[in-house]
Amino acid sequence: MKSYHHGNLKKELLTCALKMCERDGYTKLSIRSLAKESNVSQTAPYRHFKTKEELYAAVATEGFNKLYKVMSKSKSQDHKKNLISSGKEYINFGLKNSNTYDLMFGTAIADFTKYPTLFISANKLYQHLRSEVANHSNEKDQDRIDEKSIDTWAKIHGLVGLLRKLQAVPSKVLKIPNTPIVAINKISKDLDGYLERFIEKI
Amino acid sequence: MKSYHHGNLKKELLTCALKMCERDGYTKLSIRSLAKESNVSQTAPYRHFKTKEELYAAVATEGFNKLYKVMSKSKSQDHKKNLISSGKEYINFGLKNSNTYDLMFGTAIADFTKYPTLFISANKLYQHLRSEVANHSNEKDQDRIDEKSIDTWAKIHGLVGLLRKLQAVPSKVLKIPNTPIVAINKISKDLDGYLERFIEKI
DNA sequence: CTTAAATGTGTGCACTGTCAACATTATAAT
DNA sequence: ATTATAATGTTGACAGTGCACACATTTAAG
Repeated sequence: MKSYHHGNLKKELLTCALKMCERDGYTKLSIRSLAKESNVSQTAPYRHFKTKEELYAAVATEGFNKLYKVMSKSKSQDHKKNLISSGKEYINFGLKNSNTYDLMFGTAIADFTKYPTLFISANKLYQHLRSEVANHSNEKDQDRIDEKSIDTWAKIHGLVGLLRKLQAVPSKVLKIPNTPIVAINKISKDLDGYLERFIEKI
Repeated sequence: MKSYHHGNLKKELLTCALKMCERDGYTKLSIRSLAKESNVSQTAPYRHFKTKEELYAAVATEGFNKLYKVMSKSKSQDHKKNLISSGKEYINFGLKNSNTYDLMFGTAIADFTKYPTLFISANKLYQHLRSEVANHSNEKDQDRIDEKSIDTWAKIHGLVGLLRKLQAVPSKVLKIPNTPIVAINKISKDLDGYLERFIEKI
């Protein structure tokens, strides 16, 4: 027997939204379908998320937290190992949670500073990346560390985007010569080697 | 007096779509609003674009062609100059035509090999980038050239994404220390210097 | 114990993508 | 030239969307 008031609807909506986002993509994640899947009336979610963008922001925040978690797993003394592990986890996350990843780094949320918790989660992730980059490189200059960190982030983010394109493409396309797809495929097949070279150039 | 048959509706729809995409963002670009703005009935566009994704693909194709054009402007003997010029043009395009850029590199078009003209345009752009990278570096190994090209692309693409985040943010956020935003802002203020260092590391 | 705030439902509006039925015109075959 | 056919246009409908509003029920504060 369900009571009029749910009790913990917000949390349930959020976990449901995360699930739906990954299952169908964030463009298919609608407030109404979310309500339906959570067995509440179609406008109930509005009591917890004022707009759809706010829902997006909540899902993205959860994504940043998850990503932070897997990226801070490796706590070796070997800084290089840590950085490589983080890189792998980042790529893995981007490929496995690609729809959430879109929300986190795409343009669905125009200005993420409007959502303080999201902003904080994203910053925390950056701080982590930055400290790993600082530890690995022997750089002391703070501006240079920032630049290297952004560099690293930009590059791996771009790589994830390209790897996802590769995933989306039918395999026969790989036979067409001189396309970026085959180039990305080569990298994909030797991702470890690529990451080694990547790290060295930081 | 307008006749029943428009005569050149497809082209007009496309240019109109490009305009609307840049003005309002691709998420706001609807087939119906496009029809209205082009003064035809709401389903007329369906005679030329079977689905919305096909419309997206057409806009994206136009984007790749435009980007190719500006990136192949510089034809100096100095290969480094060419590459830097291309980089600047790329960034500029990404920032000025950001909504079209989303369509070109985002996930709105899941598998772009479904649209041959789009695929070809994207490949042409890659070929251009690749030849510039090959000319600049003294690399002969084809696989290495591919890797460097993808590297370069990934990095500059990632950078564009971050610079756009910077654009979207209210300026007071720049005063919060230790955020990626301030790091990106530093790069943004010395983009020329950054690009110099960028190129050297290719 | 009353009253306000929080959280739920139902209804309605303007918009969307897409489809089917129909109208008009251009083009190709006879 | 006439006619069949394909191309291209319009109208109307359906289900789904974000969101605003009025209303119901429950919880919490005074």
